[in-house]
Amino acid sequence: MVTPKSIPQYKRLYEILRKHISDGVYMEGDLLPSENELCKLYGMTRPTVRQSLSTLANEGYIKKRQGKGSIVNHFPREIGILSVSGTTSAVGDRKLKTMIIAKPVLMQWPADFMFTLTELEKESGCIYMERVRFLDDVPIFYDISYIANINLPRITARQFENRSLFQILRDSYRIEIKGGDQRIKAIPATAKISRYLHLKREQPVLHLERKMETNNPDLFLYSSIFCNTEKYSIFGRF
Amino acid sequence: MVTPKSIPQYKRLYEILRKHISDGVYMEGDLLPSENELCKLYGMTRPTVRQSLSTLANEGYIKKRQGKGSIVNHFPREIGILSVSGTTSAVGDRKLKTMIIAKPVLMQWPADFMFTLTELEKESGCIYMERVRFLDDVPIFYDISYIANINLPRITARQFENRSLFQILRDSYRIEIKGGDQRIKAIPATAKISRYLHLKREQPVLHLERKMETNNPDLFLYSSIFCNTEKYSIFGRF
DNA sequence: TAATTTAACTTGTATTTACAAGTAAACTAT
DNA sequence: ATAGTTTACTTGTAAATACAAGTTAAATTA
Repeated sequence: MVTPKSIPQYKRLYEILRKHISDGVYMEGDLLPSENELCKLYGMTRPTVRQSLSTLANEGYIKKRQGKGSIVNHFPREIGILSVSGTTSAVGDRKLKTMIIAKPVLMQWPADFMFTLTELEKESGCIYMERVRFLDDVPIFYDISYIANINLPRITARQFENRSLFQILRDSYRIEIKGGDQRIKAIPATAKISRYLHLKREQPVLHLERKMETNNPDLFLYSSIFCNTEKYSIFGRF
Repeated sequence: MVTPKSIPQYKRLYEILRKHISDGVYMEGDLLPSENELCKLYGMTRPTVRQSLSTLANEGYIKKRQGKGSIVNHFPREIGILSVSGTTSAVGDRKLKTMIIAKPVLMQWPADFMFTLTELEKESGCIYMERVRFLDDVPIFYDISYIANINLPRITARQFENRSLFQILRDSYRIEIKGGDQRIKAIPATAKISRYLHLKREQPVLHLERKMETNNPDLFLYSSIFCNTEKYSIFGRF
C-alpha cells in the first residue's frame, strides 16, 4: 500500500506555477505575481512562497530580479528530462512518438557497464529496454535504459508503448528522479545506430551516458542515449 | 570606483564550504558538519546556514538526506564552467594550459550570430577572441568567445595568457556568471577545427553554443566551443 | 542473545518579524 | 520641459521559533 503523504505547501505552489508556465498562462518575459500577492492568493507566508520561486528559478523556469520581480524564461520542449530545440526555429508543438525496439526484460548487468554499480544492484540484476523516439516522424533518440530490479514488481509486464518510463515509475511505484550525472561525447555512428536513426555510417552522433538518482537512495536509473543532432540540438540551462 | 558591498553571511559560508570541498578538506561521501554545528561554528541561525547548503546542493557539490546529513559529492575538474572527466580514470590533477589563437579585438558582431542580440549589444560591437585549451598537452577545447563591449574599458589591452577570462571579468570588472543557456550538437570536424584539435577531417566533434548571463542584466557572454571527446567526456550534473 | 523500543540526533516544513537594497513611477523644484 | 527627489513598490538577507519526519545507535525488554 502506498502512503499518499500530504504534499508540502511550497511544492503545491511550485507545481501550480510550473504548470501555468508550461501551459502558457505566463509567457516568456511576463512577470509572475509578486511574492506578497502570491502569499495572499494562496494563503502562505513569504518564506514559503520564496521556496517555491527559488525552486522554479533553480530549474530555469524563471529568473528573479531584485526590485523588479520574477520574470518567466522561455522553456524548450522536453523529452524525458532532455530538452531539444530546433536549429532554425523552436520545436513548438510537433508530434512526439516512441517506438519500443526491445521490450523490457530482466537480465544480468553487462560486464563492462558504463557506471560502477553497488553490490545490491549487481545482485538484483537489471531491467533492460531499447527505444527510439521520433520528433515529427524523424528518429532523433536511440535510447537504451537500465534499471536495477529493486522493488519493482511486475514491471516487465507493463505497457510502455504510450506512457513514458518516468511516468510509469512515478504513477505505479512512486519513484521520482531527483537529479543525476551525465557524460557527453561525440562519436561516429555504428551500424546499429545508423540503422535506427536513419544516418550514414560514421556520421557524428551525440552520445549521453547518464545515471539518475531517485527518491529511493538505493535505486538508480541508467541510460545510454544516441542522438541525431543534424536538425535539432540538445538544449540545457546551467 | 568599485563599491565593495558587504558579502551576505550565507554567501560567506557557501564560499568557505565550497573551497573546502574543492580543496579536498571534505572528501566524496563525507558528511559536512550538521546544520546546528555550522550555526555554532559560524555564528549564524539555521535558515542562513540552510541557504548556504541549498546553494551547494543546487550546484551539485553536496546532496542532502533527511535524518542523515549533507553528503559531499565527487566533483570533477572544471575548465571555465565546463567540467571534464576522463573516459577511463578521473582527470585528477593533470596540467591545464591555455593558448591564445586570436587576441581579443573589438569588432562588429557576425551577421548570422548564433543567438539573437539586443539593440544595445548590436550598437556596442563585440570583443572577439579565440583560444585552445590543453589537458595534459593534448588540445581538447577550441573556444571562440564573444562579449558585448559594454562597460569594459581597456579590456583588449589586458593579459589573457595565464588568467582565465572569467577571472579577469570578475577581478577587474566585478562581473560574475549567474547562469545561461546552451545548445549541444555533434558535428564533423572542419579543416580549421581539425587543425587546432589535431584531429582528422570529418571526425566527430562536440559543439557547444552557450549564452551566459551575468550580474549585469545587459551584459551576456557568448561562446562557441569545439571539443575533442575522444579521450575525455563533458561531465555535468542535473 | 535477539528483537524491539526509545532517545538523540539529523534535515524538512512553516510562521512571524524586521530591515536592506534595487526599481520605477509619481512628484517637485528649477 | 527637465532634472532631481521622493515614494511605493519589488526582491534580498537575517533572526527566532516550532514542530514534523527520517536515521541511527543505545537502551530496554522478551
